[in-house]
Amino acid sequence: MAYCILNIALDTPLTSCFDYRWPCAAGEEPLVGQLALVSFGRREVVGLIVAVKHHTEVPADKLKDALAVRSQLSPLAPQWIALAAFAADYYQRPLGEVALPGLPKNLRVLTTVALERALKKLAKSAPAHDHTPLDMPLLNGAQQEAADAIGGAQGFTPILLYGVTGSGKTEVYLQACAEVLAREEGGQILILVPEINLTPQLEGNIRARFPGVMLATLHSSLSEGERMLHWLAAHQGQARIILGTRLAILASLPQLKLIVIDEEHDPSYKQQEGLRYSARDLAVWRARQLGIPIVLGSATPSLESWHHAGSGRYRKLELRERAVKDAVLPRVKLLDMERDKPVDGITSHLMAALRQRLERGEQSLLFLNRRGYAPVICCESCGWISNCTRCTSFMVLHKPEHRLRCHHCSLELRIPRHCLTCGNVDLQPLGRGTQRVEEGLQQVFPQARILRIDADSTRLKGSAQAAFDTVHRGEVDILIGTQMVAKGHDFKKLTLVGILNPDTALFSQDYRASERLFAQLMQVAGRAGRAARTEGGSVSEVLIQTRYASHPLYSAVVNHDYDRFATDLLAERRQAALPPYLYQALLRAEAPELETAIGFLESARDALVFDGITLNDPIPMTMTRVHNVDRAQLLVESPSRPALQAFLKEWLALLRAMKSRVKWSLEVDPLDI
DNA sequence: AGCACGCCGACT
DNA sequence: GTCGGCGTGCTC
Repeated sequence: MAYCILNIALDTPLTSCFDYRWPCAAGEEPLVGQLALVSFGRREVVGLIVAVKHHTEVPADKLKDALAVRSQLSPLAPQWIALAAFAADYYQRPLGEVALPGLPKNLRVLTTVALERALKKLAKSAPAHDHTPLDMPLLNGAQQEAADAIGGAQGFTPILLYGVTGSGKTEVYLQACAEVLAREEGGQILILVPEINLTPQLEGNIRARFPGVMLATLHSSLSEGERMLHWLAAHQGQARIILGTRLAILASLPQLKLIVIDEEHDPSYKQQEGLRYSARDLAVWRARQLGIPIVLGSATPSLESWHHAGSGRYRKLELRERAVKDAVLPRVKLLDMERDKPVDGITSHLMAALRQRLERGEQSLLFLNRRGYAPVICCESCGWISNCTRCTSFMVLHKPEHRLRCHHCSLELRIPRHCLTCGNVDLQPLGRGTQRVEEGLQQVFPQARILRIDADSTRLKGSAQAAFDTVHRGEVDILIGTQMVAKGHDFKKLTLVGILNPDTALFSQDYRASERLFAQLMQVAGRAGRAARTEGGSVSEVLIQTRYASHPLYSAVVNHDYDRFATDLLAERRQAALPPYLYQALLRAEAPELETAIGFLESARDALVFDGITLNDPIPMTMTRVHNVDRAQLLVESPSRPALQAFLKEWLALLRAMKSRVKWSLEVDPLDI
C-alpha cells in the first residue's frame, strides 16, 4: 500500500512538528493547509498539515498513521500558514501554538457534525452580494482626502490616520471600505478594534451602511457556534467585512484587500498571556506580505507608529477638525490641587463646575482609574496596613460589600473590626476609589442621579451595557468611572469631564506610562462635547486635578498638542536609547522563593554571549509576589531587531535544554517593563 | 501542556 | 490493606 508522510503542527509546547504516515495512492495526497486527526501520545488531537513528503527521519517503530484528514474544509492558504509561521518564529513559540488555538474548537475535535451544519447554514444564508453603500454622508475636505488616499492606495501602503477624537475617522474607514469593495471583486476587509463591547455602534454602522455585504465579527465573547460560523464565513470568503478584536488578525482571510486598525495605540492589541503577540505589528506584516494598504487610526498614535510616520515609512494623513458641524474641541483646564485643596477628593473649582452642570441639566463624567472605596486601610495607632498576605500589594476596601479585596489574587476578607496586630478599633481608609467619590458626591448632591461604572458595578453579564444605556437615555447627571468609561462611548449631553488623580503615572518607573497617560487623558477628554456646542453656547470643559500643573505633559494636553508631545517624547527616547530606537525582550521567571527565580535568570544571563546583545541583570518584578509566587525578570536589549531575533533563537534552545523546574516565559517587544 | 508511570502517607 | 500526593519522562 502506498503512503505519504504528513508533517503536522500540533498545539503543544514542543518546538518541532510531527510526522505521520497516511496511506494513499500517488496523486491522492492530502494538501498542505488541511487539518488532520492524529493519535499523539495517549490522546487524539487535530493538527495542521504543514508539509507532505515521501520520507522521514523518524524511526519506523515510532511512526504512526494519521487517523483522518478533514476534507470538508478547504485548506488554509499558504499565506496564512506563512503568517502563523512568522508569528511563531518572531515570538519564539511552536508553530502549532500559533496556528491551532485560533481555529474554532469544533474544527479541532472529532465530530464533523458542527462543521457540516455550519457549512450548510452558510451556503443557505449567503446573501446576494451588493456592495452599494447606503446614506453616505458628505465628508469634509480632510476626510475625503484621507478616504480617497486609502481607497486608492495600491500595494503595501501603511497609512497613519492621525485625527483628534470626534474628527470622523470612522466615516473615513467606511468610505474607504466602500471604495475597496467597489473595486476589488470578492475582496475582504479586516477592521480591528480594541474591544468589541465598547464599539457596538460600529458594527451597527457598518451593517446599516452596507446592507448587502456580509459582515462577520470575531472576538472572544462569541459562542462556539457563532465562532464556527463567523470563522468559516471569513475563511470561505463570503464575509466581506470582518470586524474583530486582536485575535481576528489570525483569521483566515483568503481575499484580504484592506486592513484597518482603529485606535492603533491601544494596549489591548497586545496579548498579555500565552503567545504575547501584537495584533498591530502582525497586521502590518500581513499587509506587507499581501501587498495591500493598512490604516492605523488614532488621535494619539503609538510612538512606534509616530516614529514610522516621521521617517516616511508610513504615510501620515491628518484630520484636524471635529467632523460634527460647530463641534469644537473641549476646553481643557488644570486645577492646581496645591492652591485649591480638595475636599473629599474634589477641588472647589470642580465642585462648582459640577453644580453648574446639574443646574443646566447637563451631564458630567468623573474619571478615576481606581475602583473600590479606598486602596488601603491602616491602623492609626500601630501603623498596620492592609497588606495582602499572598501578594506584594494592598487589600482594597470595598465598602458596599463590607470586604477587603486583593485585586491581584482574589483574596477576600471581611473588614476587620479592629487592628489585627494591636487591637485598636480605629482603622482608617487611606486614599480614594470610585466608591468613595460616589459616596462623597451623593452627600453633596443628594438630589443628583449619580451612577458609578467600574468592574465592580458591572460584574453581572449585560449590566455594563444597561448602565451605559441609562447614561445615553439621559437618566444620569454624574457618571463616575474607571477606564471602562474612557473608550468608545459618545455621550451627547456630556459637557464636563473631571479627571481626579492622574499624577501617579508622571513618575512611574515605566517609561511608557506618560505615553499611555496622554492617550488616556485625550480619550477621556474626547467623551465631552462630541455633539455640537450646547444651546447656551457653552464649550465643553475638561478639568484635570493635579499637583503638578506645570508638567509639560499637562501643557500638551491643555493645548491638544499631541504633535509636540510625541515629538519631544521620541527625542527623549532616542537620547535614552529606548524603544522604538531599541528592541527588547523580557525573560520572566517565577518560583515560590525569589532566589530560585533570580538564580534561574542568572544562569540564563550567563548561558550565551552574543554580539550586539545586552543582557541586563535579573531584577524582581515591581509587584514581586502574586498569589504566593515570586516573580523576577531579565531584560534583553539590542539596537538591531535581526540580531535580537538571532540571539533569542539560540538562547531559547539553550534555556529549554537546561530543563529547569523554574517556570519561565519569554516576551518579545514587551509593553510593560 | 497533557497524560502516563512510580514510589511513600492517612483512611473506608 | 488501598486512594492519592506530585516528581519526571515522553509525545512522530
